[in-house]
Parts: sequence; structure tokens; C-alpha cells
Amino acid sequence: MTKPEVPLRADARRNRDQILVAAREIFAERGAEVPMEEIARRASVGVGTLYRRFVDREALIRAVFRDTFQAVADETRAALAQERTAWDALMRIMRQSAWLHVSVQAKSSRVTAVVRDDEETSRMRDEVLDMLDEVVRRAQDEGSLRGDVGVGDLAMLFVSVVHQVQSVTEDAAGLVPARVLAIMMDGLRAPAPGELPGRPLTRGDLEFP
Amino acid sequence: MTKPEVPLRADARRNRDQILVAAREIFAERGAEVPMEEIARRASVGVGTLYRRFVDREALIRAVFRDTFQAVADETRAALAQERTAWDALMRIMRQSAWLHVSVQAKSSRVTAVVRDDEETSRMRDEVLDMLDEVVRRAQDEGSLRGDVGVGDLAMLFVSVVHQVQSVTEDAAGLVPARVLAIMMDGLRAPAPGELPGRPLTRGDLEFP
DNA sequence: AAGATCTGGAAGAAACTCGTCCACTTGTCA
DNA sequence: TGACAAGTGGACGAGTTTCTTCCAGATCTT
Repeated sequence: MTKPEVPLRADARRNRDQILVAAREIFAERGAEVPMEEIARRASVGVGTLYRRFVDREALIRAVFRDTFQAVADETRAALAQERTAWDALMRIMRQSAWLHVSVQAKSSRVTAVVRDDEETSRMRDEVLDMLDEVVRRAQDEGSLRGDVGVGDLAMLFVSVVHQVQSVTEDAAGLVPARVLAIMMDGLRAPAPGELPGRPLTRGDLEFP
Repeated sequence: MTKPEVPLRADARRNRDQILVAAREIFAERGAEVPMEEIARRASVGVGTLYRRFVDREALIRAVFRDTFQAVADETRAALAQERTAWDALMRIMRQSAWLHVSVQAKSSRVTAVVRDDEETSRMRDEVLDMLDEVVRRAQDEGSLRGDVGVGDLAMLFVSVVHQVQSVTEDAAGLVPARVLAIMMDGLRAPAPGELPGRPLTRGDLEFP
């Protein structure tokens, strides 16, 4: 339902998209409680415009989630279909999702509430998790992914990568996510050098149940 | 200078320490702009007490940094002296620092300013970085750490681990940092499965220069 | 037990956010 | 091209949140 009933004017459509991107980035970096004005600014738009398109903060959060899950679902499906090995699919999914700034710094319960209560979001979320479960299983079967991890672990690693890294010079900042991600992926490779502490984290360990 | 001129009364001393710990945790989780009252609450103390001990937020930030760098420096020195291999030292340092909730979600420039302007903090920071540089070099020499990483990379991985993970059930939350850290360490092991993108990040890439 | 030290939290002042409203711009279509 | 519906930015009043001070009473120390 990213498309409204009456088609938007071209410029409005563009602005709406910019807002969603800006909000997604900011949510990932700083959480969902950031002043609306900052989101507007990053989207190069006035607050007025923001509110015209999204009734209130909750509507914006909901839209961001739908939009993001949609993108991730599409990308994941494509990766599963096109990549030769499950490992390649996994790499691609992780990379792409990091790039998409998936994840929200969930410091308030507001976010959880939205995800839980919005049916469309839940549906897409489940779809994504189903696919991820499959990738993990297949990658482990093919012997490329260490056996002692679960989807939950991937999700967590993920979140770690995405939460925008600060305190690095602007120059280096561009390198960080890719490098951190690559190191993590290397750490996920089978055969594993050792045993991980604890137990594999599954989707049941993720919130928004 | 964690100790004041006139020794504090025992209870006051205890409270002060609790405040520092609470602040460090909260800063790592949510950044340095959290309401003073929350810090006070987590330290089981009234706001009044907090202000009596630290004139204002800046003083608190400064104290947290000194305290933290001090602890890390001590731990690092000990690790270097006691562990058999550089790799073991590195493991220990990383684990310990994660445990210490090193790192601050630096979303404001306030933090950078404090670290830059406080001489004692800078001094300790340099000392820690010197030691880390040595650990990295030695670990690479002994062939346990992949060659294409630098201190900067370690710092970044670190920050990724520490920033408190959300959106995981309380039960699983305890496992996450240890697992993420372990996976990362496995990813750092030599021989590396592949080349990392970009270039090794050095201390020059870290901010607070 | 006296007296210095320390404490919690109420409360006024200051800073921030929200979300609305409207004069002005821009895109669309005949 | 012109007319007008759709869209825009940002100032603003109301409502919150946060900062910091202050002090009556609790707690140590000697």
C-alpha cells in the first residue's frame, strides 16, 4: 500500500520517496524519536510537506517499515532465485540490507507497537524470515555457513553493522560498513575455528513476536 | 583524577561510582544526551546527588571518559603482560572492553569536544591506542590476526558490539554481545578467507584527533 | 551525640517538539 | 499558454520535556 488511491503529482511523489529514505536512514542511526523537522531537513522538504504526506509520526514509522520490508523481501526473493549458492545469496542479502539501512534503533516501545499492530508489515516480516530461514538451512547444508548460528544471529549481526558508525573521520566512514560486514561474514564461514558461546538464536528470539 | 582532593564520605563515594557505571552504560546504549534523571535513576540516586557530584553534563561526560579509559588502559596493560599470545591478549581486551560498555553513541559533537579538550583523557587515549597498535602488530607477526586490518577496524568492530542490542527478547539479550563478538573474532582470524574491501583503518581514521 | 556531609525530589525557568495554517509555487491538462 | 488544483515551506502557539537549584531531613564520622 505504498501507492495511494489518487496518484500523486510527480513532484509530490518524489518528495514522498525522499522522506521515506531520509526517515529510514535516520531511524537506523538514531531511533524513531528524532524530531520531525530533522527528517524533513534531510529529505530537503519542509515539515509541512512531511505532515501532509504522513498524518503523524506513527504513520511515518508504519510507512517506513512497509517500504523497507517490501524492499528486503524483493531483494531476498531475487537473491534466492538468482544466486548460485546459498552462501552467495546470504552475502547479497546482508550487503543489500545494510545498504538499505534496514533496522531501527528501537529505544522506545512505539516501534514495536507499530510492527506488531500493522498487518501488512507483519505479513512481510514473516515472509522475509521464512526466506531467511531457508537460506540459513541451505547454506548450512551446503557446508558454507557455520552450523552454530541461526536467523536470530544474522539479524543481530546485521543490526550491528547498520547502526551508523560514528567517531570515524568522514573519509573512513564510507569504508566501515563494508569492512565490518565482510569481517562478520568471514566469521560466519564454515568450518568454524571454534564453538560459539550460548546457543543459536532463532526467530523466536527476535522481538515483535 | 578520579579521586577528589578531600576524600568523600564512604556512602558518597559509593554513589559516585554507581553514577559513573550507570552513565557509562547509558551513554553506550543511547548516547550522551539522555536525561540526567534517567542516569540518576539507573544509579539509584536522586538528581540532586548527581549534580552535587558532577557540576553539569559535561563534567559527567568527562568523568566517564577518564574512568573508562583508565580501566581499559589498565586491562590492556595487564593483558599484554599476562597473556601468552598476542591473540589471547586481543581476545581478552575486546571481551573486557565490551563488558565495560566502552564507547558512547556519539550523535552529538559534545562528546568529541570533551575528549578533544580534556588533556588527561587524551593522554590515556593515546596510551591505549599505542598498546593496541602493538597488540595488532604482534598478533599479525605471530600469524594469528589477518593482515588486512588495523586498530581502526578493531575499534569499529568494537563499537558495533557494544552498542546495546535491542529488539531481542530479554532472554536472548544476554547472549548477543558474546556471540557477535565471537563471530567477529573468528572473522579476524588468520588466514583470512578473502580480501577485505577498502584499506586497513588506522588510528588516524578515528575521530578525536 | 554533635556536627559536617550528603541525599532525594519538588519546582521554576528554559529549551524543544508537535502539528496546524496559509500565502505563495509548481505541475498538469485543455 | 493559461488557469487552477495540488503541493510547498516554515512561522507559530500550545504542550512537553529537561535542566538545575534548593533545602528539610537522613546518614556518616569521630
